[in-house]
Amino acid sequence: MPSQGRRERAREERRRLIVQTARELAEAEGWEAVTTRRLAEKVDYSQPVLYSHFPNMTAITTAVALEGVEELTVALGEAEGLREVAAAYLRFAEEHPALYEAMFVRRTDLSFGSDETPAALIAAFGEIRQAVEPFARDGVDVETLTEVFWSALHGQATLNHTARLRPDHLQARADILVTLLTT
Amino acid sequence: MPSQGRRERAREERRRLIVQTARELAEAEGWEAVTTRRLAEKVDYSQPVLYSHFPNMTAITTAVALEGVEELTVALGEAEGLREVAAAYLRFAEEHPALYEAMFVRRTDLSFGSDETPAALIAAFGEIRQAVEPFARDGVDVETLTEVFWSALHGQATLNHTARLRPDHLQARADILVTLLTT
DNA sequence: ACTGAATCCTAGCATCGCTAGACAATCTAG
DNA sequence: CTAGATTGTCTAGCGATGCTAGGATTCAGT
Repeated sequence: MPSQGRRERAREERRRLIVQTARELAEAEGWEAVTTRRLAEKVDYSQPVLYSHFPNMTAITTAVALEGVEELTVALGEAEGLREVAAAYLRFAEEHPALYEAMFVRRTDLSFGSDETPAALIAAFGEIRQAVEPFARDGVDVETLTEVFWSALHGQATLNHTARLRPDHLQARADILVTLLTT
Repeated sequence: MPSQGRRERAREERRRLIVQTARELAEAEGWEAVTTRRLAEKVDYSQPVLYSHFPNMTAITTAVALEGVEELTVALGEAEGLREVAAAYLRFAEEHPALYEAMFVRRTDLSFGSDETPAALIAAFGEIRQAVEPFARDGVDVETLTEVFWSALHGQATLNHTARLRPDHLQARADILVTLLTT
């Protein structure tokens, strides 16, 4: 069945088109602009086509989020040491605000604590953990310390983005956080 | 004009009724359940009445958020020392998730960095700052350090709530954060 | 060429935030 | 005490939203 393969390939490609378009639309105009109608119009199909690929709208944002997690993992992997990891994390959140929002702020179908947690998500956490490990003191669990560090980064990322912290001092905040852990 | 006062009082009371009902509805069923229709039905008025008190729906959530900030300030004020402040903050977020979401996650009309920043918001930040101050090292700006600490708390609060961190270890994470600052 | 399956669209449902316009209640002035 | 103006409130409706049913169209295998 040669056409079987072609069909599946076409489906796969169209799925990617949908996800990518959703992402672009979100980064250009925010997630509230990503509606089924606008998205369908942009990919030049009707709305029901979206539903032949995804069960609902949030599944689309979940797909976008997953893409983001993979890219974040790469970005963190290229960073050396805790300071660079922190910088890379915050830079990623700042450069891709809509993506970051899908990953860690909006409600998605991404499972975090369970067996179905995507490998990409575990990998990203592993990158942070690796950077944190050398600074684990005495009897402190590395896993927990990593959660603390990640939470602190996440807090800065979200509060920065929603204009709840002073825009300057952005770098200073990152520095202080790293210093707290490393000294 | 005696009736003038009575009318205003009635208006004021109804406004409070709207805000309180919105808050209850949000805490009971989440903010997505707080629609103009459901809210109007609950307060036993028609939708346009809401708009005679608030310009739009987000203004209602802003009013709820402001209430929350005031209550948070009280809760933090009763806490002594950094450890208790952290505990009080995280407890507040956990016990009033919808309220917390309105305050620091959802988009509202609350202004954070400007001259129109509500006094309650400044007061809440001041409570945290007061607890952080004794632990400001060397040349570190207290204001910035407070932002770092608040961000870290906020990160834990939100990631806890959205089930992105291990539910046990909740206390351990708070402890580690405080220890990082105080040693 | 024919049949069955896969694909896609039009049209529509219930619900959303928000508003215009009509009606009723209340207050002010003579 | 009544006439007119003001205020309060509702019904009805607009343009959107996410999502789905049903029929038309295209394609695959025989």
